Amino acid sequence: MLDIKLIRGNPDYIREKLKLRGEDDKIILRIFDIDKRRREIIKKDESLKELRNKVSDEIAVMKKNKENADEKITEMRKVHAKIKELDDELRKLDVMIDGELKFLPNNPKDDVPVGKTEDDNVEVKVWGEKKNFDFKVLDHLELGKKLDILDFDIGTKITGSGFPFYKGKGAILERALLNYMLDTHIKNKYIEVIPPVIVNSISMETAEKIPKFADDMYHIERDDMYAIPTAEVPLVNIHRDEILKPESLPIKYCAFTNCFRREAGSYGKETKGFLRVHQFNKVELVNFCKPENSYDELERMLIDACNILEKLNIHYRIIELCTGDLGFSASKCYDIEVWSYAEKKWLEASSISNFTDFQSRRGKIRYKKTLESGKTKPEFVHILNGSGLATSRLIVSLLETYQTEDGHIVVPEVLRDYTNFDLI
RNA sequence: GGAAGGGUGGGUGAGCGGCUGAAACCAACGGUUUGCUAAACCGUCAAGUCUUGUAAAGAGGCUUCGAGAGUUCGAAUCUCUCCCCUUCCGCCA
Repeated sequence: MLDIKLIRGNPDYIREKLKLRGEDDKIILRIFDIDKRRREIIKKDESLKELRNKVSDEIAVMKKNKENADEKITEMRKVHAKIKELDDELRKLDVMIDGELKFLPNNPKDDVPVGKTEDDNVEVKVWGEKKNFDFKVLDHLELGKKLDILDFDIGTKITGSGFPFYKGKGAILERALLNYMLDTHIKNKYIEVIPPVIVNSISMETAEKIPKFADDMYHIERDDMYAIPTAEVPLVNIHRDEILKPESLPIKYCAFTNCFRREAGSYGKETKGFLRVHQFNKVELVNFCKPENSYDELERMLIDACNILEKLNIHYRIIELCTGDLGFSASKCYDIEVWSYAEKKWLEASSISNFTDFQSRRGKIRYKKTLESGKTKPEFVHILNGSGLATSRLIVSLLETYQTEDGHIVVPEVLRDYTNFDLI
């Protein structure tokens, strides 16, 4: 969530940022209005409470002296009623303003390229080159079926469409990939964790996934819990309601989890095989850091993720998302896309974002900052997250990239210690 | 799932209607002492929010003792509901 004080003090600035995202800026006017009413009520309410506290103390003294305080007590009954009235009104306004804030996105950083759609995203870097195959390339479904390593029909039978099923060397390759990624991140000082994949609604709210994206989540109604769409959710919540020590920052976590997404409304769009699934595997990176370092940390995380692909020798590119394509919570975001030879297009395999203090404000995740005066004051940390990486799209690119003319897959060098075979 | 006990500041933990935003201890930070370290001693040490306001600052009010509702002039303290934790029993990987 954004800081209400920022909106109060710079409404036009926020409106500009909203327009850059292509969003309606009327929400700011509404928030501004509610906030104004809210503060008027607070003023009245608090001055009455001050009176109540004062007179209550007086009554205490009078009672101690065995004096009669009936008159004051009668008077305070009226004050009590009025306070209750104002409290109720205030609560309504609080709910209203929070309801608006929950749908207000983070501000794009000033240097984020301005644009409307993904067509306006900026290609930052292309790594490697496209291979020249002198035979007809097979897509990942054909390869998976031929080699009996992927079977979407079984997944459909067990659960439904979009639930992949890995088999034999396919399962081993997947496991190798995940282990290889985790081991690499650990070397880069990420702390590995295995978090719950079902979380409560507070965790979802802190991660700013609900209410905005509630429709895309698997929800267990009976317990009001959610299957995570990304490990970012549990990881971000590790330090909820904490004030961290400044010397502990940055704190970096990595985790492998299954991820679950309903992908509501996207049927018919890239539904083939692994291109869009309801359950997939991902190694996620989350970084808690001081605000002044967050954009440097973003670049580091980008490198950490890219390194994985380079060691795997996968042709990839980095794009920077434009203001119109930027995610709800992000102030700046890079996507890493891998090349699919069968689809003849780039596939998103990772998204690395600086969410600044957007989640930390909602989850009260702070650190003790030392001011110039030497005093300390809690300040919201910046939180970054990135996939490092999701295997679903990566496996598409990997299988296609490493296929041989006779329909086999050469295991990439760095994975062979994990797979114990070099050909599928 | 059944039974009992409990949720207080960074931690341990007292308080059980007004003198408690909260004792005491520990940790942390600053200082004195010291050749250095340690020890000892002194001091500081919750967050949020509103108003006012400064070059930085500051001043004042309000709120917060798991969450919510209630009783009361006044609630950490009494009542109700919910959530969570611990222990024991049952079931089970």
